[in-house]
Amino acid sequence: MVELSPPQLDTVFHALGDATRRQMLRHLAEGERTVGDLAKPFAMSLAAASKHIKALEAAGLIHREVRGRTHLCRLAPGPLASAHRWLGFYERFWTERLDGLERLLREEDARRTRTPEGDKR
Amino acid sequence: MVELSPPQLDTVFHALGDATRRQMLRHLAEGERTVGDLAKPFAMSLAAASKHIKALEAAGLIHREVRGRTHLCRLAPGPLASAHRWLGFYERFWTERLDGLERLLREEDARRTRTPEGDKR
DNA sequence: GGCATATTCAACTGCATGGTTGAATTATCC
DNA sequence: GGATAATTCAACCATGCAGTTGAATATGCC
Repeated sequence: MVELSPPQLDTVFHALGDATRRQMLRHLAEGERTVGDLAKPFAMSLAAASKHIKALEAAGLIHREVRGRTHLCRLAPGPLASAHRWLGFYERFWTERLDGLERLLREEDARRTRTPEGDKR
Repeated sequence: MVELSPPQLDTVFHALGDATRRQMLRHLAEGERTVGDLAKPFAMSLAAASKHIKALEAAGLIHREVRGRTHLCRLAPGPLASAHRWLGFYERFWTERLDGLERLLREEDARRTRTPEGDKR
């Protein structure tokens, strides 16, 4: 919901830049999971998985509720929404592809002339 | 457009996990830029900026065209679109927030019963 | 209390990353 | 050809990260 600051975006995108952590998010999308549950699918120590979970938590991507001796994790969609909206800024570049800007650039390419809309240098 | 493999998503999200590189993408959204143009706003050596640009290039986020002794960079929106769609999978979690699943989870929280839809463990 | 379970902490290792500087490369200009 | 400009390369350094193992901390169970 809220606009994330650059350092927050750093940690969110960094957390997403690891297949293990993305897989954990997928599992959490099916429902809440304990640390042990999240670690099970991976061929790594529990301590290593715990670190991944802490990375997700630090990024605000999951919340943890300590229930007795188990820690229950669930998805926290806010930062995902922010990252999604951050990428949405560039949506015009792939929706206008091949009819708008992109074609202009390619034509410019062919002509080998100087930069057309890159005037704001 | 195309679905990115996990290693590709790794490099894309990793590239996005740095404020300098995200800023470079913002500049490229305004039009094509040379390596020197992209480096100018930052208080770092050209060599360092060059490495950032190579990271963006490796992730497929930009394309480079060597024109004489200058290298012209432009945005390549494909991987951004893929990352956007990857995040889109979780959209239901922030759109259904506070009326659907999220409320169920919170109610479950209050009742302190065992996991409701987390049956696929 | 005593034992097993769930999770983290601490210390260590190997490797990647982001930065530096100085030299090398390639192209343009005169 | 020689000087200048744009960019990369190579070597190096500090830091951070992902993984390990072994000990520590709680909690639950009998």
